[in-house]
Amino acid sequence: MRVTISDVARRARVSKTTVSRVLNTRGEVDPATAARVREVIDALGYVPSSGAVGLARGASRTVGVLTPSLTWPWMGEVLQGVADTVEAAGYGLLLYTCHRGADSVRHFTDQVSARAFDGLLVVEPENTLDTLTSLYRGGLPVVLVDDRGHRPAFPSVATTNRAGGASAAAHLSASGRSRPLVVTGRRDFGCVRERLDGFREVLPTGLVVEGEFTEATGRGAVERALASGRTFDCVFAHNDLIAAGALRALREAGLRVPEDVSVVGFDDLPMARHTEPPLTTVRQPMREMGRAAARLLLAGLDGEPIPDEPVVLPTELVVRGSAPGA
Amino acid sequence: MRVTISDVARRARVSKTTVSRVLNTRGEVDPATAARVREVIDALGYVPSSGAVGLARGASRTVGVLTPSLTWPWMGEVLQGVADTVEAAGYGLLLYTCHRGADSVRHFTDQVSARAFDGLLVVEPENTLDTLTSLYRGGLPVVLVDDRGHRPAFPSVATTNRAGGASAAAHLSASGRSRPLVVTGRRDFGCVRERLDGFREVLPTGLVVEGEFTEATGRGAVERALASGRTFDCVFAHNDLIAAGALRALREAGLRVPEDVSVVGFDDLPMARHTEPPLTTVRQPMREMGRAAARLLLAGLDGEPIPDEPVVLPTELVVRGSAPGA
DNA sequence: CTGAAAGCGCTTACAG
DNA sequence: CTGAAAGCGCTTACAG
Repeated sequence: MRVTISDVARRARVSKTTVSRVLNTRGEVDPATAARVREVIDALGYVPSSGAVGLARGASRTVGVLTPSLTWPWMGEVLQGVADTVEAAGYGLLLYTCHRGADSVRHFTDQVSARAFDGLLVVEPENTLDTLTSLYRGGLPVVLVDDRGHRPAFPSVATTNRAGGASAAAHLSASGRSRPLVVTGRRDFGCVRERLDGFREVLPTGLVVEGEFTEATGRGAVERALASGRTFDCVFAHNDLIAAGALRALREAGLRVPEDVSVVGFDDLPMARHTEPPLTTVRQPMREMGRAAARLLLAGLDGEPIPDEPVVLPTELVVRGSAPGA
Repeated sequence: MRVTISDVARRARVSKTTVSRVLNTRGEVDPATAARVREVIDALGYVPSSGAVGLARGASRTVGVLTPSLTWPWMGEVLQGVADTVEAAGYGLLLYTCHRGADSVRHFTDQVSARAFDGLLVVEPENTLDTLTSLYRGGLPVVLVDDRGHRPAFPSVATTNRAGGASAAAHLSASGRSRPLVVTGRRDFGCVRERLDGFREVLPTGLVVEGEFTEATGRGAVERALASGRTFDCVFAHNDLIAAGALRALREAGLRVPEDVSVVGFDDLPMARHTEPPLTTVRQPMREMGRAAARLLLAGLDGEPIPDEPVVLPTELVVRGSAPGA
């Protein structure tokens, strides 16, 4: 049925050892023999069983990816960056979700114990940071894609939240705005504090409202600010969903964007192009972060040391209609 | 280092065979022995090596998922449905992308030959349908999540495109619209023909423009229709991106939605809630399609026969501001 | 009910 | 440069 190394060995009239050697391109094989073996391999369409190789070598050439959810707006970007890098290196990619709660987590940790993968990439796993830390301490290579400012006790890839906040403020300031309404996500996220600090460094005045990373937060914050008579000439939303809610509330209040109030978001989700007007926003390089994390992990699996400080990638201000340039 | 079945056997003072038996809950073990073995397993935190089990059993309890891209707007929904189902069944999920072209495809087919997974789930793989068909004929269980109306020569999960088109027409008609502008994707997609047929069954008149599934197509189609003086009182866009483009072009032309022209899309992407006004659209149950496909495949791996005709899931009209009810 | 042995398909010292 | 043999960690007839 299945073509095995024995079939190849028999047909090429060499030992399995020799076949294995040409497979793994160890030098010590006679060129003629090697050529003959390679011919047989092609003729038979032989591909080594990944399971058997893994068992014999004690490594599966597979990377695990753990995420809380696959439906978050930017998750596809991260995963694509990871997948491109991992595949190009010839590794497999095992995907795990914490989506079904405790049951998912058990399934995942069992797979860790089962040695299903050699290293782990984690994207924002919420409440599992402790578990992950102990897995890392136990010897499992782990890298976190960290858009929340968790700063874990193991290698991670982050972005310049502080500079991103500052760039939003600088842009608004340059276009003559000076009374911002800042709508943040939860303050216990490191990224929220960083974005806020960066923003205030440039534009220290204005109103700050804390909420969730949701459209409802953006809408509610703007409605309440307007109702209470607070005046503001721009909104800095800590993500694009908040910004979308703000846009809607402004429109419903009869205010024009950007003439009366300009709006800047954070993330640059695909939907940022489709709001009315299109959203000026601080882009997080999610795909690049996925790529960088994968490269870090693969390097670690190759024996290179993984840096302990986070690898930090730059944000970029994307200017669209909701807050045009000066 | 690693706890193996031998460690458990030794400590429980039984043979590996017996340990294996309690692991796989074959009945023929003395209850007392079984209990003792289970205690040792817990005490040692033993989990069987998935690689070794796979090699011995000739099956990896892993499912492959092949997709062209992870960044398509509805891909996360499909994958989440797949992941939930696959994980709950205790299977692993290996993810492959055709994203890097021929190189990706080679990586993928090698993994097939390497027996890295027991069955394959495919999401819209564009040009690989022939390859997949021959893999299926060669004995690999394959199920396709088919939102494009490919109708492959192997099991698949589809949606009611025709009924979806009809429901859009019925909704528009009931709210008094009778002169539609229909903007479709490429006619060589089965889903496009089906959606169009369903729509015209109810609303046979109007203008039909073919294009791509992009915002630019929607925008251009509306601009051109307006420029040429064609009159229409509603737009049926074959997906939500086209609809978003149509909304923008209508707004820029000074037309009000839905007062002057109402708009219906297809898909119900997350962005459909964020357009201005929010988009009435025909929802495709992508997560349910992912779940159904996974269930089908897992049943097949369990030895149950997989039905050859596509499993068809219903669409649902989601009414929002761009085309309110009558 | 239980165990010794062979086998799954590879890799890797070891010896020549 | 090459091969016989042991081993990776399991499962599964087979025998008792």
